[in-house]
Amino acid sequence: MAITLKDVAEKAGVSRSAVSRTFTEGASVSDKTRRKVERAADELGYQPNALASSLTTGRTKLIGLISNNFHNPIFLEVFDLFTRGLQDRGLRPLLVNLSDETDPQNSVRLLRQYSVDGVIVASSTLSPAFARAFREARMPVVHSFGRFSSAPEVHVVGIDNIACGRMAAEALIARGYQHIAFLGGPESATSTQDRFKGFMDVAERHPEVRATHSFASAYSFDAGRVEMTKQLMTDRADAYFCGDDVLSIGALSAVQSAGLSCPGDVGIIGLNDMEMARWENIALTTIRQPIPEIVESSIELVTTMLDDPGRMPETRLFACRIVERETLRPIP
Amino acid sequence: MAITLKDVAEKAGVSRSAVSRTFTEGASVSDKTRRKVERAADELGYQPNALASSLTTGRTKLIGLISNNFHNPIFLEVFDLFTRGLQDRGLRPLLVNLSDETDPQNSVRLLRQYSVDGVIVASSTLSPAFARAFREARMPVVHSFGRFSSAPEVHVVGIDNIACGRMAAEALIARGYQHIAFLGGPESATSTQDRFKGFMDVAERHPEVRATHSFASAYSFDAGRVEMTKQLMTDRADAYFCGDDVLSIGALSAVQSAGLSCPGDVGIIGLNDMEMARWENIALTTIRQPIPEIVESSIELVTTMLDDPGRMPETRLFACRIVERETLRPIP
DNA sequence: CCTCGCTTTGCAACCGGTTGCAAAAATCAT
DNA sequence: ATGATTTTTGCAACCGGTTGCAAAGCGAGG
Repeated sequence: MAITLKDVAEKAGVSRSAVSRTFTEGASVSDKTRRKVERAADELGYQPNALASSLTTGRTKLIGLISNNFHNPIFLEVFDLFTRGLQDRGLRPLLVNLSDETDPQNSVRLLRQYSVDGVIVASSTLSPAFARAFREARMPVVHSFGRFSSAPEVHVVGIDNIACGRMAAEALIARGYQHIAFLGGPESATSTQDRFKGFMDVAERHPEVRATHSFASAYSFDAGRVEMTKQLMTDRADAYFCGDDVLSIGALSAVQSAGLSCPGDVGIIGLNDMEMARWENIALTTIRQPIPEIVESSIELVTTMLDDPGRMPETRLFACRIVERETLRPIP
Repeated sequence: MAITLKDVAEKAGVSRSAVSRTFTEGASVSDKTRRKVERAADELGYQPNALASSLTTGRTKLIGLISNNFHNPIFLEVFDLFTRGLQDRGLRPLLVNLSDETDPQNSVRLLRQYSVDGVIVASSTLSPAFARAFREARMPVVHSFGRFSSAPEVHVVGIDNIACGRMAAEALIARGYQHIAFLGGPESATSTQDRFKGFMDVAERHPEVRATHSFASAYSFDAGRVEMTKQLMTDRADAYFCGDDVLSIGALSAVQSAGLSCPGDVGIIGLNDMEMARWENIALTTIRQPIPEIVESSIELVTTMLDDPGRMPETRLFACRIVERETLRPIP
């Protein structure tokens, strides 16, 4: 059915190798045969079969892009950046949705069957066991938005969540809040654990402020709203550092529903700076995570690993900064 | 490096064909050799190479999932459903981001190189030329969220946008609004054109109400906010049917910023019913598009086409319904 | 024990490409 | 024009599987 090398070779009156070579970068073909081949290929509408060539070259240019974050709007941005970035380098993302998968081995099997050249694990909530499993299967792997470690087992690109926790606490204290609180995501998420740690580190150094904490059941609007409602009815703090932006918006909604105002009665600072955070009817003060840089660096890292699979695991962290909007009162 | 058929065959003491057959559904192998092979395969950690087998079988189980909607939160839901649905059927989505691509032929080339078994075009804004190009290249293709046509050139699964436009106009009129308006997405989008048509059809049958219209520059928050701000300063209507939910939220934000209330001063109805629409601080009245059904049906359609490529193009439309929230006043 | 019919097995060709190698052709220096 | 060099070309083997075909193996029936 489809046009193959052979068809083109016959039409152009050359050998199959000649055709192959005109389509391979840096192979030795004379201009004359190249032209003959190109004409024949054009006329027949020939497209080389990337999968067949992968058999001998050992390269598929397929990159497994695996994630379980299909409910956090920030990840649409992440997917957009990843797919474009990969495409720009001639790589194709094979998307794997791990939302209800618990066994890393299944994903390893799947991606091995398709001989992906590399794997990007894009998730802040997925267990490190996944990235590790790929590494053990000898596939180049980068864990984007993963947990920082000084002795990393796999390549990790992301932010320093402990530092973010510190930054948030400092921001609240600098604004003169007396009772500050951490309203985290699920306690099992490493990102929550780290942000919590950083937050409390700073709080402890400031005995004059009171610091409390609680955890929402998920990084979601509903969980944020539920947890903040609970807070408002019991021991309301002056300002909250919420697990992430969606959680923050849920919390904000609870504050408004309770007839309170933000930042008048309650201050809120989020983390991520997703597009929605700057929408005027939300205007969330938040810690900006430099998503484009993280994605770009992840792609760059995975591509260099294609050539140097043995490369020592490294951690690349990007600085975050506070984006001032309207859910925190100004610094006095 | 990797374990191949041959390795397993040698270890099990059988021919390569025997190994191949134990891994092929419905092939003839005795229990005895099957057991031998399975044991050897297990010990070596063998995984059949799906790409190599695709060479002879002509099936890759790869489905091109192509879209340009990487900024509308509803599409995160769409990607979630598509990837899970495909995975559940043993198919792998090869994601293609068409955000800055204008030539369908490039995508056709790309997906041909990877011999995808089928293509799903998931976009409400992409020109029909894309889906058509795939069909002309003899690939099974389904255009999800595409435009309805009574004589379709390709398979289309989606909603009847004209009917939605009618439904919106009727809803506004039933609620007693005297001056109703259509605030569409970009005029070039087929979805906008159709919704506009339906809206105006109904308006014309009601000479007692005044109907005006305008178009935002994109299906985005900012475009909605800009266009609504313009409206408020010139010829403000009593209620608006906005192009989609993000546009509606932008419009809502403009109304609030202008010190007006919704639905008190201005009514708004959106379209899509994305997750955010039900968030309590948004509470958007909107027309619900049955995304899960559309996705499911699209996948079902593309899989049946794998077996019957010549199947006549058909259009599958799903009914929409109004979800009553708080941006439209109640029916008197 | 032999024959018949069915199942299982291995051989070898093939899928659509790539590539090392040696022969052929082109280029260069003399 | 000649020989030495360099470039281009085709052959054939290979990548990791699948599959048609014929031979081998098997159990049943006579």
